[in-house]
Amino acid sequence: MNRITVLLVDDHLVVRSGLKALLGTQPDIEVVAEAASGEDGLALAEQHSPAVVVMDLAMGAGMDGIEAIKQLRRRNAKQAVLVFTTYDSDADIVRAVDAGAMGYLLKDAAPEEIFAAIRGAVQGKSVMSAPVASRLFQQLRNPDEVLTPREAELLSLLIEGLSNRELGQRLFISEATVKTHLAHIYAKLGVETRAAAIATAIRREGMR
Amino acid sequence: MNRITVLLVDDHLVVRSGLKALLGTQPDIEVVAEAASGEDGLALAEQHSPAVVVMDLAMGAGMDGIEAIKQLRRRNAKQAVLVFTTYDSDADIVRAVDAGAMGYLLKDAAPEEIFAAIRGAVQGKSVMSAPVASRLFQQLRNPDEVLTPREAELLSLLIEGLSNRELGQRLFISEATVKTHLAHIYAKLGVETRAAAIATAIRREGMR
DNA sequence: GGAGGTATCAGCCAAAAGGCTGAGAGACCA
DNA sequence: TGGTCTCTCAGCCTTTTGGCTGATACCTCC
Repeated sequence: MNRITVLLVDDHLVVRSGLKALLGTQPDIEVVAEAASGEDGLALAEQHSPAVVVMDLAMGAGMDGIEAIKQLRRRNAKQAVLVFTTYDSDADIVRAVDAGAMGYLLKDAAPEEIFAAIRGAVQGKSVMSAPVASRLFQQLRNPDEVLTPREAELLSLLIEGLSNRELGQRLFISEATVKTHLAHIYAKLGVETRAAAIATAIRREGMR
Repeated sequence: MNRITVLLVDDHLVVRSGLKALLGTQPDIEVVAEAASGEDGLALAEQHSPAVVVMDLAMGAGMDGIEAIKQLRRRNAKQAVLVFTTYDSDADIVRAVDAGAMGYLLKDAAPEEIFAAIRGAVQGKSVMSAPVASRLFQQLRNPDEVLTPREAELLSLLIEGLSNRELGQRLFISEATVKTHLAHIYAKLGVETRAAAIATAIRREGMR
């Protein structure tokens, strides 16, 4: 029986170490490489061609997880990417799925859940933690309130405290477009100002 | 030679698992128990009397790490507490030290740093990650950046997303006064806009 | 009793943000 | 092929915010 090869991408050594220890207990799963950054992750994915990439979203410096997933998808369609992160923010979920993630696990997930997600991923099954699933269901019930990927991306920069001009420069779009997106975001979040949007995003969306 | 007994308290299984794997490589350190919540941590600390408690601050539900540290100190337990967390927020650092923590490590710390912190802790030495130390030094060097009580009060309302007018109404002061306070807050936080102030307050000051 | 810190307020001006309407391009789908 | 969604952009106008300068009042501390 072929073992499932896995690449771990997480900037926290303890998390990589913990995942490795957990996955090491499973005879059919093998961690073939580890990376501490998105850049390293891409290089190692190319080098080892693992069946599954387990990826954190928040990486201290450099390329973040979402960008790394996009790059992976752009280069090679074979690897299934599992997001493995601390927060179940709506925006992150939307962006990760949009980027091409196969599953979305939270770091407090039970070991069996993690194993199942990895085994499912190689078979093309989407697996996600219960809180993540429930968020998605709620979004299905209220489709009007779902942020588009671009809006989510903008929101994630908004909560960094950037101005409209800075947002435009960062996303290579005009300030007018930024304002359009912001207006839509405000409507969906049910707020009127950017300050309230930031506050809401950080609390309700769990962003930070 | 006596081994240093350690209790792990972290709500993430992978982190506990990773720490255990890392610490297991050291002959003089032994993990004697693990807890996934502050409450369990207190109970296990009493039961096992470990030399060192490695504690996460953000625990999903129930008692958080700071409260658990306070409880431990209140029971005048002998254990040295090492904080082991993801964020180096000023407010968390101050609160943890105030609660009686012996050290403050970030989750991206190198293994040697973690080992050294545990060994130091049993000898009464304070050890902290470099970014944490630099934050503390910065606070000591720049007492000017400490918010006055009124400013802190205003900031706590600011991060709710209120406008200047609303802030004035809530605090029974004129909008002009609100603007004065805000200008001072921005200067102390090192930002230029309210959006950045909110973002900074929530991250660096740990407010929410 | 003066110095320094804190909290209060005013007015003026420039910049930023927000509300509104309209519109074109590309993707996707029935 | 036509409708819908998303992303993009523009112009116009009002409101809000931020920068600056200066002022009064209270408190504490030396």
